[in-house]
Amino acid sequence: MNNSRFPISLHILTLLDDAKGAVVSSEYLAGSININPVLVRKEIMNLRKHGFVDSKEGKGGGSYLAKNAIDINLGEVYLAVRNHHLLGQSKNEPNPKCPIGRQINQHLDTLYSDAESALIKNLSSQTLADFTSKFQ
Amino acid sequence: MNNSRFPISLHILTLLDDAKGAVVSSEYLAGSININPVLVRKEIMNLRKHGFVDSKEGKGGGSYLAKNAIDINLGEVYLAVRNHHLLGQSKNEPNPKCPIGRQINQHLDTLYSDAESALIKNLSSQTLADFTSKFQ
DNA sequence: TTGTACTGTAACAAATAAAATTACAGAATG
DNA sequence: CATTCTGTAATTTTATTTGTTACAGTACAA
Repeated sequence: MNNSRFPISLHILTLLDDAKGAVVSSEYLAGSININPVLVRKEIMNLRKHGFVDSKEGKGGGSYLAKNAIDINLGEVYLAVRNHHLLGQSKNEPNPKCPIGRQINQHLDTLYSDAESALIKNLSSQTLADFTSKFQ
Repeated sequence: MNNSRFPISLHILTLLDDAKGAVVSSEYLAGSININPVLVRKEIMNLRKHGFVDSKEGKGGGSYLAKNAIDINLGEVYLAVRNHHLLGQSKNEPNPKCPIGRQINQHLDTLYSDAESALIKNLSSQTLADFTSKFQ
């Protein structure tokens, strides 16, 4: 159920912030996170698509933050990586002949978006810079 | 990543509330949710462990709410079924030789518990009775 | 007291999803 | 033009989730 894209992306962003603008290779990032470099590059592709990072190809290439860490909040990062419903969703369609089953998905949807809004609001109160400053 | 225990449990509780105290079989519940009865029984085992439902074995048996729907809030239900970290956790240990990797898990943990508290607070504002009342 | 309809639970199989690996084209550098 | 990177696809491996089968035990009711 659960994938680890959020912690991976945040780990990447933290390392890039720590690099203070220097270009960092996917191999180095993968080494700190302890995952495969190709997976890092896939996450970076997504982070780039959302404007958080930029990359430089070729020899001496790598990635770097595309905006100031103070202008990236963790709610945006969450939104950039989320793919599932936060509280899980059965892929099976409930029975449409059952009066409860027929309606439950729509009610779960509103429940989920309310709950997710509360989560995002909380995450948004913290910037990448706030997060990175905790490391010494 | 993502499992569907929360929607399944909430679906079960909704059906039981709707049954107004009558005993409901796992087969009936499974039919509405459109999943396997054994999976329903496993979820019920957990709901029973947390005091939300009770079951009656043998012929004519099944499950029923153990407390009033007004006394069950959705935050408690979430807590009863949660098993992973909300925002995902890489099972791989980050590199302990990296100053960021070495510390990131502890910082993610506090980030997660704050965010999860916000989510639970939101969910707790709604009772099972509130949720069920949306169905007509 | 026996058949029937349930739950409880374990063991296993199948399906799905996530992650790792391999491979290689293309870009930038010296 | 060799080297060191990224970008990306294809494939394999591994892990997780879900479904299935099986059967003992419990309660009811004829």
